[in-house]
Amino acid sequence: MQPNKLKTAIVDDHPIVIEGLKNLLKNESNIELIGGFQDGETIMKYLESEKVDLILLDITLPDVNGMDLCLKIKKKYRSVIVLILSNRTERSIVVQTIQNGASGYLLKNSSLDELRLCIAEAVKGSICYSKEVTEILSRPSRNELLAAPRLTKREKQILELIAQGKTSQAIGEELFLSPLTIDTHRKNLLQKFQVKNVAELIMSANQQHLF
Amino acid sequence: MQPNKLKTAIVDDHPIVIEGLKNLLKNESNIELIGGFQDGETIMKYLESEKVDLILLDITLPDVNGMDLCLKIKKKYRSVIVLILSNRTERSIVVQTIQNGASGYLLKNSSLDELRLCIAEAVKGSICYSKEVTEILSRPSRNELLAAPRLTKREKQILELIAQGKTSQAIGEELFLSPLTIDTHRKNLLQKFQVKNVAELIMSANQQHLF
DNA sequence: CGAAAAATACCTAAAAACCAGTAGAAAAAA
DNA sequence: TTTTTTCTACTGGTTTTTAGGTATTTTTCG
Repeated sequence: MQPNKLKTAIVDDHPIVIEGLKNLLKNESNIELIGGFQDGETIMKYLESEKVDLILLDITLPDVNGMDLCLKIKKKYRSVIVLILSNRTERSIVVQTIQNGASGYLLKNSSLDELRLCIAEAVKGSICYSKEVTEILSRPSRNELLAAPRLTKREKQILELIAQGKTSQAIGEELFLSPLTIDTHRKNLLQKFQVKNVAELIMSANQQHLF
Repeated sequence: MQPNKLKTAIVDDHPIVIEGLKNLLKNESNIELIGGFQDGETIMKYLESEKVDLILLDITLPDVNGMDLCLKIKKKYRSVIVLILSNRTERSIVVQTIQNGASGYLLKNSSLDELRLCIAEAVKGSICYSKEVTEILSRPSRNELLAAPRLTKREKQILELIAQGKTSQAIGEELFLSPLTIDTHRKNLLQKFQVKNVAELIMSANQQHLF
């Protein structure tokens, strides 16, 4: 149906997975495999010069996290279709990647049929999940009921330092800011996460995979 | 060299990985692939009736954990060689699997050469790690430098409640204890984890997989 | 049983975090 | 270029945690 085959890239840090996927997809009539990439940097570099239609993207990568990479790709190359192929089953991760522009989310244990279907759906512009992912989405776990709050750059930075056990005083010195400012950010973080203190904050951030 | 090829089974919950491995190994002269298994139960069942020489085993499986499965296999079928092929990089996991009788540990991102080498070593009876695993074993990462402190029952309980954002006051009421007692436990927890405050405490506990 | 470990509870005092606001400047988005 | 968001900083007061102890009572285990 398509005039050209889908130029497809696989981004996964495991050569074995790349091998397996290549093998599974090599007989697909509408797919042209253009290569496997083991980290975020190499695929970004490749995208600068070459056209890609479809990216099968893992979440766990050595350099960047797949969620962020997805956003970065979609921001720069709007038309590229990104399908997440990961074994992370956390609801927050699924939701986040879709918000970041992914066209679907499959677990690595999904069948070739599911993969085929999702690619077809993605090309048509809709979003597609593998069966298990649909389940994950439908029954949110207690901890993840609250959507991950979107943090500003500063907030992320300060959250990180708080997690390192630093006091507002110390953070202020490190960032050349008043400790009072840090306190404000602290307050805002607590509010955004809807928690009462750092203990809960760090727990929540961990459950939301922010570290 | 061998009169017979090594009857090799792959145990991994990801069909894609199984595919990839099959592909990578199908041209090996000394290996006869007898199949892929997606969980612990199916391989155990298979072992009851069929002879297997080598098992490539993942740690993360749907039904049992690969470390335990390894022990179970080695207990029942002494002669089977088990090679772990996983992407879990925690030192404790590597050590545990070896103690459970595995003949080696490779990360999924290791090369075919490494895999080949490890299989050869394992057949000879020695234990073999992929390069990265050797590194993990030799210089334990920051998080794991401190052995997970062994906590008492009370401490675990209180840690849990602290993680829920409860104050010493609240915890005291909940457990019918003086808040001062909770403070003491708090202090002891900080000391055991060698941290300065709850933020670090919760981070550390998370990294040590205590939640 | 006796010793060690765990759990309990207290004191004092300082440090840090938390609460409830306000508000101007800078940066980003509409 | 407005408008909105983010970042900055403050006031003033309260609560909680942390740091340095000590000390008695239970449990647990050799």
